[in-house]
Amino acid sequence: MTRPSDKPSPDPRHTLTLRDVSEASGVSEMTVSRVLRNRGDVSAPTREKVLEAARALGYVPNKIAGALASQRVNLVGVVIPSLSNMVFPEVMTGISEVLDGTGLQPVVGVTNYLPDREEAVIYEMLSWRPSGMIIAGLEHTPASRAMLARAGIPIVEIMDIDGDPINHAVGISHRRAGRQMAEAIIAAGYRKIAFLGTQMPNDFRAKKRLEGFEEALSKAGLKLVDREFYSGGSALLKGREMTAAVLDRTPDVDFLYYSNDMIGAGGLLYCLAQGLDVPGRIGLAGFNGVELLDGLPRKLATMDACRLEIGRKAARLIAEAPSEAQVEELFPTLQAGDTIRG
Amino acid sequence: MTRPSDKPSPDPRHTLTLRDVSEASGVSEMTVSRVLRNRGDVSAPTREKVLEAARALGYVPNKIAGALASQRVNLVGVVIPSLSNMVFPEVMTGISEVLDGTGLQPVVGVTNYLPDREEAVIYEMLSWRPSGMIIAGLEHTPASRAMLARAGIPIVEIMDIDGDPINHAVGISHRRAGRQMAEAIIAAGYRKIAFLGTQMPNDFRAKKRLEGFEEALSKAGLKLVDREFYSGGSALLKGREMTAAVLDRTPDVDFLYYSNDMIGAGGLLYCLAQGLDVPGRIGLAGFNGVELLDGLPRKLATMDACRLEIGRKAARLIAEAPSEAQVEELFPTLQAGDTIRG
DNA sequence: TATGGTACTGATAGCGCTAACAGCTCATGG
DNA sequence: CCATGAGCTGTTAGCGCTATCAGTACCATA
Repeated sequence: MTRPSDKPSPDPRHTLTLRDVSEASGVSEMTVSRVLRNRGDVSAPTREKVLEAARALGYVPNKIAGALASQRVNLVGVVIPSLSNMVFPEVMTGISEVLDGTGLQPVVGVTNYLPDREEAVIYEMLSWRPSGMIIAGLEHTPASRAMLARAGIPIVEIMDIDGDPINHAVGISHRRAGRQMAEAIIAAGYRKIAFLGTQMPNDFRAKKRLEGFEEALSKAGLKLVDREFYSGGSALLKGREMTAAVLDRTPDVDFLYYSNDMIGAGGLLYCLAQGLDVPGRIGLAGFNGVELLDGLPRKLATMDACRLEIGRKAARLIAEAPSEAQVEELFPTLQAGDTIRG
Repeated sequence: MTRPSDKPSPDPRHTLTLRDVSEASGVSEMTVSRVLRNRGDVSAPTREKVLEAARALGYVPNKIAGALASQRVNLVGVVIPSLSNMVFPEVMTGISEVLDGTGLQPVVGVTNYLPDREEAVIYEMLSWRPSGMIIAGLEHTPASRAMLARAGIPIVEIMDIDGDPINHAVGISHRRAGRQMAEAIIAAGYRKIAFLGTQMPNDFRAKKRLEGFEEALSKAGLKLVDREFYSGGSALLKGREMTAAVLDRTPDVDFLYYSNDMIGAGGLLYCLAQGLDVPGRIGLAGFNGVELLDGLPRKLATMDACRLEIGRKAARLIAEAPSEAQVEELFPTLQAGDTIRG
């Protein structure tokens, strides 16, 4: 499947440099540099000449050289565990939204919830000397923490505030979120409560939600009547399967708390298909407040994680670089939907 | 919400350079450089000394300087329209999978389906002199094409092959995919067929699918009995709404072809909730083969877009940089699911 | 012993750009 | 008439690293 083929570039010789533009337009490299960056005064005719020459040649500046010379890099590293669960893309949206107005540019790195991978990603990113770093979570390897702490740039840890930030932090308390959901469930009169979640030792936020959840249960003299974990595969499908398993194993269960909305949605579809009375016979709740839920036949109870706002605030911290370390706590709201009675 | 605050770094003075490591370990900068890059011969004791000094100091190399000096950058630009529709994250997975073994690193840029934005992203990326570029689609502004063509690096346009690639291309024929789906639908005996899709003038691939689809219809003497477009919002919800609208407006419609699985899933849920006989009274089909569908009560007919494989092949082209321009066509398989009768 | 190689280390010269400063020209005002 | 400064342009000196070449020491071979 090969085409006759022209090489990628009809390059006369080397790749273009400032010198080429400077020669083509008859001014010094410095003047070209000034024009191309809109910095300092350049007369209108000169500016025109330069711009035209640059355009004609198809010159693209070399930021590597520029960054080295100016000691300035307009990049912001963003380190997240995954792109495929709908929550981080929304955080990215918030970040881009704010950064767009500042000349800064996000660069994403994905860790797949692996601490060593995270360390490698952080190292790699720092080696490009970014203007700031945004990182999901508060749990990192000691080496990661050390690198970040001494990078001399603003660091924002996002999503979570239950812990000890390196520098800035923006997020919600997942422990509190879990507790709050448990309280709402108990208040609605449910007593036989099960938890269904991901089998991910490094999803600290899900873990904290569960901790908070159990804490509130035990304060009410209750404990989980069942729990079920999964890993990999289609979350929606897993939600169905896990729900089936729990209902089978613990037939008198009356509430299912899911660690995320996707498996919750699967569970909801399953319960409805089984003809179970939701929320009368059994209640359901998820976490995240993903948009997807709007399209379901019944609205799953959930808590939004303030993702957009977290992204925005984190980006703002990078852009403004306050000298004082800030911790911004956001407060998710419980959306009862149609799957908690009352 | 301000903490007592330590500044981000307890920096003694400047940020570390090779010179610091070289002084701390008593060898030349060059030797340190060799150790840190595993290049050339360095005696074991020297290597140890250097590594220890680097670790103790917390040295992180400056890739900017390194890249400038060596004229080599281990970055691959990846330009995609969106992160939020599940298809590109999977392409990214394929890319990372292959790149991981090569020392190359993907850098993602998002265009939101805006050609001007794409041009800006490409310019920005090229200014970092990456080792290659992977770009979704074959439609770009003339300036974009020109920049890419003369960048002198491997360029891979992905997803689509119905057009004229700049250099390499890996993808499927969306026109053919649309045609194929139409043929299957007609063969199953459906005759009153409607299309439901996104209102996005720059989603050329969806447009090509529709073109192929209509082409096959008209070859069978048919034409669409209705069409409905949406933009923004929860795709699942929009799917429900659009489906309701079409069923309302064109009650005798017997097939709904959706431009993506997400709205298709919404439509399916709606039809089931209405108690419609699927696929007897009405058939449905989407496009993409997203994992999500596995969790639905009934399996939506779809065609997978070979996303993982596209990512892999694109990355391989970048890594191997064949001098001949390659066009690799992949062939999606039709998954009839439970929503086309027959 | 001369010769050549191998293993290792260092000195030098940039990579392509920008910060900082040094000019030059011309208008203004004392 | 010169002093002053604004407006514009050029010169110089790196930014922190790596390619390249030039050693030095030591061993093996002829």
